Amino acid sequence: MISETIIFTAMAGELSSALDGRLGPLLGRAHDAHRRLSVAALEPLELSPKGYGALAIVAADGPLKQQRLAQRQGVDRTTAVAVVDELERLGAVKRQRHATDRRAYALEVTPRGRRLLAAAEQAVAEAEERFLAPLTPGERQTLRAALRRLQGS
Amino acid sequence: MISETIIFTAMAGELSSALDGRLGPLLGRAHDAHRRLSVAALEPLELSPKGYGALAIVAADGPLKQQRLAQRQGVDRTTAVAVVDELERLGAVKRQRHATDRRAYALEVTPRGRRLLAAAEQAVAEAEERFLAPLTPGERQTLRAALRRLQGS
DNA sequence: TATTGTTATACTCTATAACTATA
DNA sequence: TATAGTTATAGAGTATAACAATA
Repeated sequence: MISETIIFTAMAGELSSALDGRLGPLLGRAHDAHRRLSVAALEPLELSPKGYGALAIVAADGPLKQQRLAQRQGVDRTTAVAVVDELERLGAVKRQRHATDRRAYALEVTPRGRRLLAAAEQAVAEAEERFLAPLTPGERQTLRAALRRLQGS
Repeated sequence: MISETIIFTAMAGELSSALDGRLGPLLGRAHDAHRRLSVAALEPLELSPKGYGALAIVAADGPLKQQRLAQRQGVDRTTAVAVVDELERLGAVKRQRHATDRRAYALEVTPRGRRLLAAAEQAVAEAEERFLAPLTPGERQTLRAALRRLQGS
């Protein structure tokens, strides 16, 4: 169990203040901290962060080819193999055959996958709540908005 | 040379909208994009992002032991070896012997290191300007403030 | 015995290359 | 010839374990 106060580093007090204002370390530490909390939150569900993302995509966009999933997640198609393996092992998605192309799959979320996704959403939301605790609702919104605008959406 | 419009992914249009609102991917992509720009900006100076950070720490906090540097950068002491190697090769820091502990170094920035640091600051600032282009000055400030508050400073 | 710097090693993550079966 | 999925392999990045020198 990780203490609430040690989200960002093992001992934040040791870190140099020389990097405090720099955007790179700020983004990196924030991402790492969020990732650690997400990994811990998803672990009881035997779901990796990448598996969680892939499940959300299949649930939203499926049925779709495995290669399409990889593109939409921004990873290589070889990386998608292990991710879909993970989801299939959990019974969250099915590798059904594509209707007209026998080389491809038609990935589909299962009812169990939908339940798992809902549980994962909740677990991550709770972890995110702790992550965002230092910010007011307004600040959280502006943070999200800024990050979204940085990627042009 | 990387096109200005392809900062975030090779083809952002391919990415699923299912992950758009999620904080994990937002932070991850922002960090990756910033990192890519920083790497490109520092490359002409033969400086890695990690070397850049270490140089800034030595310049601000030095002289200090190699292990202290590692702690203040948040990396293992074995990782610091290669980073200091890089800075020493560039003539940016000197591995002087510690006055009272002959096991340890007293890392110090050189005049050349200070000039390199200044050049690196400027190069990264220019890259950051492109990174932050979609945001107004006010939004940039609130983004920085939010990220800083997330790490408790 | 503990600590500093170092090296060798292993582990994680991800991509590239090569294979197969289809198209 | 090209593409979908797979496997084997390699590379980057970083940590753990073990070592010599020193405390």
